Amino acid sequence: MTKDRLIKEMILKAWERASDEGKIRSRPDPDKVVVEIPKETVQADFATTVAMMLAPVEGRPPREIAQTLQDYLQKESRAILEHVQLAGPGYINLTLKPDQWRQVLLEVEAQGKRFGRIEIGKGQRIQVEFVSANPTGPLHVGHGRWAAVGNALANLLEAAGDQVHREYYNNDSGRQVKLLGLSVYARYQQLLGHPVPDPDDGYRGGYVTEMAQRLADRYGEKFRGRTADDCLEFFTRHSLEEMTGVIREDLSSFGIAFDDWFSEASLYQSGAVQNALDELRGKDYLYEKEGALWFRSTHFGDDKDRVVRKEDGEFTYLASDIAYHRDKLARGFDLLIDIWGADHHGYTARMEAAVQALGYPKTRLRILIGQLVKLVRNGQPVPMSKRAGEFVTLRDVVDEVGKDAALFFFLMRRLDSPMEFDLELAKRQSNENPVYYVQYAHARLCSVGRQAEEQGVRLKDPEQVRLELLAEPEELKLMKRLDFFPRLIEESARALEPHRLTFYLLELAGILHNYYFKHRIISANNDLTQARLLLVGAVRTVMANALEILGVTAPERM
RNA sequence: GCGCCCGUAGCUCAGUUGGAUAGAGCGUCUGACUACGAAUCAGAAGGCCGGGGGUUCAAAUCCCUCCGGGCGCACCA
Repeated sequence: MTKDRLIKEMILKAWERASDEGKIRSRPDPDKVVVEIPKETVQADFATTVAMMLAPVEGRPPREIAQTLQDYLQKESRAILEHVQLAGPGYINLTLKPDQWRQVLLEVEAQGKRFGRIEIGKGQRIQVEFVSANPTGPLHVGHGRWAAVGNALANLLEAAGDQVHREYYNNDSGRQVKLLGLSVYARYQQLLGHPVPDPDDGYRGGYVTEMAQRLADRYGEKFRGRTADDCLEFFTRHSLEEMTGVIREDLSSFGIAFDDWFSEASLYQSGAVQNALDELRGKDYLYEKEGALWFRSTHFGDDKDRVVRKEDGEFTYLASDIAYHRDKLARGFDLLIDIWGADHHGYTARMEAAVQALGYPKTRLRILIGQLVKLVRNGQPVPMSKRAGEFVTLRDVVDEVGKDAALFFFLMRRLDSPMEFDLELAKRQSNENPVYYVQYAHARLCSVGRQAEEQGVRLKDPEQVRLELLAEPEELKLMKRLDFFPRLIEESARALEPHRLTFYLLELAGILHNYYFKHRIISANNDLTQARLLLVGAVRTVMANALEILGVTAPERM
């Protein structure tokens, strides 16, 4: 149990006693007992605002209530609490005895890789869908953000005890894909000296030429001069397969893996699209107008109704997306999380409408909108357009600054904060990027471990270690942060905000470096050495655990 | 014009879901290696939390309004 929970229970108990004895009228209410960690300028481990919350109900000044609670707390919990103080408008500040904090070292030691994981058994089944880029070109930098965040979020939810399924929705159907095939087809003909104009709005990136060249190398003039009608399907299928492979590889070298790659085309083949529309029609959420088929999304709060089948008989993207989400919902997940770029946020209302139209509560789907990545080079904006072929790929960035640095960079910002990615800065900073600050701390501790081994220090059974020797302020600070880790997991998971872990890591690394600089870990005093090795070993474990959630490696040397 | 997001130190960003005197990194200035890794540490300077109203014991945080920026507003995806 983390210490803040312990504190909360103590407060509730004190409240109950006070209430039993008529000193406080209202009965204990866990929701009113907020335990927070005060700012560093406040000399206390925890603070609670319960007295201020109670003041209006009790009709008494908050300090008076705080005084009452303080009396009971001091009476009941003398063994655990160093002191209880009143402050400001009605805070109750609590400080634990140091040996309370030292317990966390034994917990980390015992739980190892599992420390921080919450096993309170909420165990929801959650599906996270992210990246899901069109297979019409390599991933660009912006996709890197969704990849990093989606992956870290999935890991985080797993650490919080949920069962997570990661999925990539491959839009391998529809107009854009055909356009890709047409672009490659045209380029192929051009390469073989047969002038075919590029399609309007076609894809023009260098990768289009490369794909065409490879086809020319492999199939020679087999398709030269043939009409698009005749062989477009071949070009489309081929470039689709190749691009999908490239994307998989880009993600894989970025350290991102999915449990499933879901094909949009398969929804048409299996009849799932038709079935989904039939269901909506049966519920009277579809109607025909002006030759098109419309989804009555306004019924669920959307601005206007949306077309699912166009006048020309083709289905829109929404049709297959409804079928896709219907499939996901039918798989029985407790929660679906979609991570989308801000350029798609206008789409959320109709998707939420679809979920409801299919008979599920709106809350079953949670769409996280990520603000776009603005790419700059030396402060100058870099245009990113897939069709113009003028963009920096995720692969370029990963090759340039490294996977860990790129991941960490993407995870240093809140998802809804617009983000500027300066390529020159990322390159130049590659050696002073914050990620190295954290990794260095980890590597340093590994080095200490090696050093201890070389010097023949034999580690005792943790239960035998004299923890009371850990009394330096920096040591207590470290232990307090370690104790916080499970709570961090819980709060970050609940808020769906993995970026909090990066800030935690930076803070923990900072305290560690400071400690390391001030105090020797291995010394002539064997008892002290044992205690300190246990401490830094725990720090190392927690760092590794947090880094693993982020998908960043925890190197033993660098 | 309408909708969503953002506006916090020179720059890039946090801010424990409404709490105490608002924080960090980079950059700038000053210092610390004959010891476990200096990819490190210590100190200094730097703020009308975009402006204005409101809600209450308490607002960077919630509501309204204006200003500025991003993204949407397709029978594209």
